[in-house]
Amino acid sequence: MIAEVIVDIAHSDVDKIFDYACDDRLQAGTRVAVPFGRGAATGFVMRVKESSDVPPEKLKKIYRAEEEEPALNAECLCLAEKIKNRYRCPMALVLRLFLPAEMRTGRVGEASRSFARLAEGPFEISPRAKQQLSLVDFLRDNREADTAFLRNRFGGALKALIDKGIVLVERRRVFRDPYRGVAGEGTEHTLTPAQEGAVRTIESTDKTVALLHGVTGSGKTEVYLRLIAGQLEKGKTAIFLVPEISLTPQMLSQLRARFGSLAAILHSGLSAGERFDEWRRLREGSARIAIGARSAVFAPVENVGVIVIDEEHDGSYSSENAPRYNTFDIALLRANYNHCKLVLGSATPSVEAYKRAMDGEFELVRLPERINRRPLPEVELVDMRREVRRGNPSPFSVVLRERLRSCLDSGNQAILFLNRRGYSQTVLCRDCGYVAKCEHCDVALTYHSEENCLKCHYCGARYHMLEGCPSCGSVHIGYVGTGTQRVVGELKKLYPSARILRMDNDTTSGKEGHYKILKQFADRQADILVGTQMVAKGHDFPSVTLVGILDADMSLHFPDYRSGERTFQLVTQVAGRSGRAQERGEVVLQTYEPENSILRFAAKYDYEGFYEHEIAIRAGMFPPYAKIVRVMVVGEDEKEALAALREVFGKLEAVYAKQPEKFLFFNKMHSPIKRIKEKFRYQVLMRITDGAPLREIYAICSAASYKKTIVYVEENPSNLS
DNA sequence: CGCGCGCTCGGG
DNA sequence: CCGAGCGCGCGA
Repeated sequence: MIAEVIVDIAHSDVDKIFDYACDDRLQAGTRVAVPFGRGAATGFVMRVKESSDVPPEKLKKIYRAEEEEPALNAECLCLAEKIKNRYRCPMALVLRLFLPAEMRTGRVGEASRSFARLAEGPFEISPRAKQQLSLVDFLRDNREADTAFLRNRFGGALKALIDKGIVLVERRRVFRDPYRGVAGEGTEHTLTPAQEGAVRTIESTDKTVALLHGVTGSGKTEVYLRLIAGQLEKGKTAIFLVPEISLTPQMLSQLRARFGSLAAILHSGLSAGERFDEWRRLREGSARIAIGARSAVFAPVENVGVIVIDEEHDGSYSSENAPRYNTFDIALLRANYNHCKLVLGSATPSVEAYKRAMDGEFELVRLPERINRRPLPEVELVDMRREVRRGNPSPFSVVLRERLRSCLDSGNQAILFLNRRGYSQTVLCRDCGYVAKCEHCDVALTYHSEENCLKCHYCGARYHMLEGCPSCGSVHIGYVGTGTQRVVGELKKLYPSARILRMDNDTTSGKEGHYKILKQFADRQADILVGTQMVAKGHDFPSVTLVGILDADMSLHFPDYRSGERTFQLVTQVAGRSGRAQERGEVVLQTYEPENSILRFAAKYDYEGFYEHEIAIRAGMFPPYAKIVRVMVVGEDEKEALAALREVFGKLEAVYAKQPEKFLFFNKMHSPIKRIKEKFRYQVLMRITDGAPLREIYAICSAASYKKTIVYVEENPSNLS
């Protein structure tokens, strides 16, 4: 027999089928070791066939299969073809998506442990050997136990009993379980009539995709869990995707408590061994729910009954390295393959998803009310221009200060949101206007008061704080734009007895960094939490009754077609942190532009109003009406990068020239940030309509190969820096 | 004339 | 990706 093999080398030069001789037991999807060039390589069997066009003297034999059962099933192979066809990247890169990284590197294998059990009696033990007697009793009660545990508990008695043949030991393969011993707290809730209705609608619609639009606190999660449980009962499997940041220990242990070992968790916080074993449990079918961030959309489950994408609008669903897939696209492929439902959930759906629902392509399901009909917190828009006119230069308006005072006095907690870390956005010379910039990037530096230094937020470089202006020698150095550190400083002055926690990239180092701060705040070890957008995500703090959004304009004026959408989402999400328990929450929204429509819609929780406003702005120009395609050309060597840009642009121009009517915009330019981490950045920016030759654009960029310059394509990029 | 490096090509 | 093969440039 002949195996068609893709070697696991991510390069377009070897991105083709190589035929090898194999025995007839080899199945498609198996990883194999093969002779390649003058050495060996691992590869994937894509297909097994009878004969080959390759001359027999060239044909070599596969060394061996890496596993008994194919690592990739039929669905994976089918999906891989489609993904490759869409993104035009090397097949090896696509196939890697379906495997845990540790499987490829081979650094992790199966784990095994020794288990002890009693031999068939009868046997005699001296009544004086107390430890041995109690060990035997223990094994009578438990049938078997881990030898490490027994040794720990009964000491030398174990060895003595093994030597006498009373206890038998057997070594067995085990799964490393990241959530072993999780306490059950995931009680099943009875659904409200609204939730029941949502479940029924989603289950009965003939549309593949359902968009569940539910306000914060409306109980979307319970709807997902019910849908998943329904499919499990039918013997099917499920995929539950959440944004990376939502994979908190509480959330995971809740799911684990609810579904037990049927749930497998795939995420970066696990050890290599744990991740590998969770993957294997899914592959073997002993686990049937895959839970994880975007990469879990590739989970090795078969016979999928439902796929859920929670917080559908979240930016983390787009991959940042090749292939730059969009999780929704992959999930839709899988839903079609498995003839199952794909459920998107959000309190603030992306404009794109909502339009598809409005157009009737997706089933729209609403949960317009919070559970128990608890009202959403009232949002007060505060005009910061008036504060300035009144002579208040602080980051807090008078209203916010009053609210904070009464919130603290009544023993409640507050969250202040500001999307900028550090002390001040930048430092500048008040006399000549000099701004400190990074040596490696084309960006201004941010002042950090704790370390008294300047940091680059793009490459992480640190610089000494300016003593004076390097340009004119003036000593009048000014701080422009408030960051979280400054907010904490000001708060300490205003409320000396309040306990304040800060949560931003600087305080959340390490894997559990986020979680630790959130837990401290939840345990009421602090009164005020100051943070960047990471405070926005769905944490439930019952004692929080006040949320302050210090500078809503910041994200509003981000130069990007999605700034309005993102601002609406951010404000809604942060506001949703307030008043989750008995007391009604309040939100103070500070802005220099209180008449701004986006903020007004956000303040009223008027998603539909926001949507109508936004879709009108985008009509004919931006997504979802047109697609923005950005080809990035990034390289350290400015000359080479420019040459690459010219070459790629030339090829793209030829594509453009064939059908100019499909392109609304087409031009090459500097990236808004010309240089990051020593690398020069150029781009070809396009706005294209349906039917534009996107595949060709991908093909041109994948074929581009330079020494030190990379070329890649972004579709509707979330950040245009 | 010899070899070193850079480019191109093949790998089944 | 990685190694093999080959061409041309330079030095004694």
